[in-house]
Amino acid sequence: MKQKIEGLLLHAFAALKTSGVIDQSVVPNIVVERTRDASHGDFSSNMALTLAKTAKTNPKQLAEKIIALLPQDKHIINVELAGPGFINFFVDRNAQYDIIKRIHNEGPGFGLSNIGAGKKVQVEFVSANPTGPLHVGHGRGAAYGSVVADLLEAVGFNVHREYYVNDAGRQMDILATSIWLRYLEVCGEVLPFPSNAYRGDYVRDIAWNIHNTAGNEYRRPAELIVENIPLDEPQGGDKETHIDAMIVRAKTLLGTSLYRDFFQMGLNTILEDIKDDLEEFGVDYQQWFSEQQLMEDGSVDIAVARLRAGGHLYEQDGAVWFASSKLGDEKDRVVIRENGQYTYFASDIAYHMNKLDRGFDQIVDIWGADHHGYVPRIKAAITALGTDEAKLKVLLVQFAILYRGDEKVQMSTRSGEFVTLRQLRNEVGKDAARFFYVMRRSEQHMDFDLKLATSKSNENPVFYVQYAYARVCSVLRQLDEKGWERNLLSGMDNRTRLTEEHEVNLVTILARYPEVLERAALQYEPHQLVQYLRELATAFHTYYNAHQFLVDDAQIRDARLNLICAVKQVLSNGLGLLNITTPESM
RNA sequence: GCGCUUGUAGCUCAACCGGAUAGAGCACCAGCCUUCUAAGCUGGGGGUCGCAGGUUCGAGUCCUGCCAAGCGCGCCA
Repeated sequence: MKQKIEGLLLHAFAALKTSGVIDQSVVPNIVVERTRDASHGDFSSNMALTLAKTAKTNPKQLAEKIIALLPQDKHIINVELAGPGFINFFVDRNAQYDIIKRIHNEGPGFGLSNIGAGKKVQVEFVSANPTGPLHVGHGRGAAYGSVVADLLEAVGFNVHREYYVNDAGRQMDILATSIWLRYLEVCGEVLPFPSNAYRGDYVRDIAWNIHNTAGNEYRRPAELIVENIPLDEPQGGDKETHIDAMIVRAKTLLGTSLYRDFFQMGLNTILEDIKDDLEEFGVDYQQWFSEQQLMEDGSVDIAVARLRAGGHLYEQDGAVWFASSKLGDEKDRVVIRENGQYTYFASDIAYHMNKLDRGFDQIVDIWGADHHGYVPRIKAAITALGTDEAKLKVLLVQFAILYRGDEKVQMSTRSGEFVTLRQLRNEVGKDAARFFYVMRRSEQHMDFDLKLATSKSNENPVFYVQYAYARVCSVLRQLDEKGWERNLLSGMDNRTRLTEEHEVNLVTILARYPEVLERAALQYEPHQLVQYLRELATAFHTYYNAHQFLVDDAQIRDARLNLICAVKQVLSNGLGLLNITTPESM
């Protein structure tokens, strides 16, 4: 309907041009919106207001001319000029009821579209370091990313979901060393645990497992380990140099091969845990991309060589710098350190080069908001690699600030004091967790009150939407119990008898669903879908309380059943996209 | 100090490329269960859209300045 009206306006616009009211060079900018107020009709356009200036007339006069030039359409029963120059369209109510039929025919496919035209989009999200279990901060990125991906797929994009595994680098060495030190404690060695090491219980668990299978094979005496190691911070030293020395000590005492065992055990155990966790959270990936792989197959070398060939690199103070400040970054960045090692940034350039080489039409990176300062340098790298940086869209997700009632929950991966995503899921369930996470705009700081989310009360909005679905199911069960049959065809034939205000309202809300999906997807805003589902549920609950569905008049009854089944279908489609269950009874 | 993000009802948040009277939920007050599940519904109070300018037919939305909060500003990842 919206497109139809846009077409009519476009027609009028062309006529305005030929009659000379508007200059030939003016580009049409036709905007048709659904009205907020029913007295403004069903659709509205501000075309006359926006064009008044270029047409050098006042908006009202222009609007009159446009209305006069509009072609007839059997579904448009009235066109009005209103306010400062709005053109309001009133649509034939009977035509609107067709949506009920359409929803029934299209079923789970209702709302899907092909705006994406099969374009390849890569969505990378979560990508947390495999140095510990996912915490509730990662949960928001996981929920948000997976829904963004699903929405894009729903509107016709070819979506590739990916997790970048940072399985190389210093953090992993700290993990491996942490595990080894815990293992030595299990063996009975007495030695201090570095303040900068990973302290979580999961580190101990991995150490225990290694000891169970390998016994004392990796045991080394404590004296050798602490010998000549620079002091840790609590003893007045520097925690970074201390932990780095411990890593080197672990490597020398164990040798490359045995050290590797700890590294791999840590990585494998934690990565498996993350994979299980995400799967149980309803988050799927097409690919887990390894940073190590990138280092080993020479991709980083190639990426750096390409930057060098493009004249984007220079040497200074013994390091190799990328001149990113010429491409919008605030300063230049090191890609190869003085010690000859690549920086994390270098492998990230290689990773993005790899993404570009795989031929995606659009790349979407979803990061925690604390990484926002990283955006300009990655964009600069993409430009330097010869690609339009608009190909990369970086979406930032603000951290959820955790509360228990009024008390703020402090979190730190290193100290091991954090609430894991798994704990959250166990406490509130997958559905509530997902719903909460995507309920807000992603850039919005979010307060996540564990007390509130864990209380299974009606304050939890997910129940409200699910309950609407369950109620429809309940009505259908009642229908059976009364021994009545639902006559689908009769219901369709009588759909125009749904003249109650609540019914008309519900029909227009249902008709909006495809538009909501499209906008939510193209703007990467899942919360729009959530808002919509809440609105639909409200309209349904209101209707439910105002009118009886299972009435004696079979024609009305069937028409109403068809309407609420359409509601059920749209709730199912929408909740399905959010990967939230639709219980038939609650 | 510089940069990014945010600032809307007591609290948590919406508001479609700038559109018509800024909307929900929670909390609060008053009502609705012999009728399809009361995890529901109806009504009510509650707002200088952080502050001050500007742009225009029109600004919560765009621009400038200021205030406040969060984050970032490594040869860490």
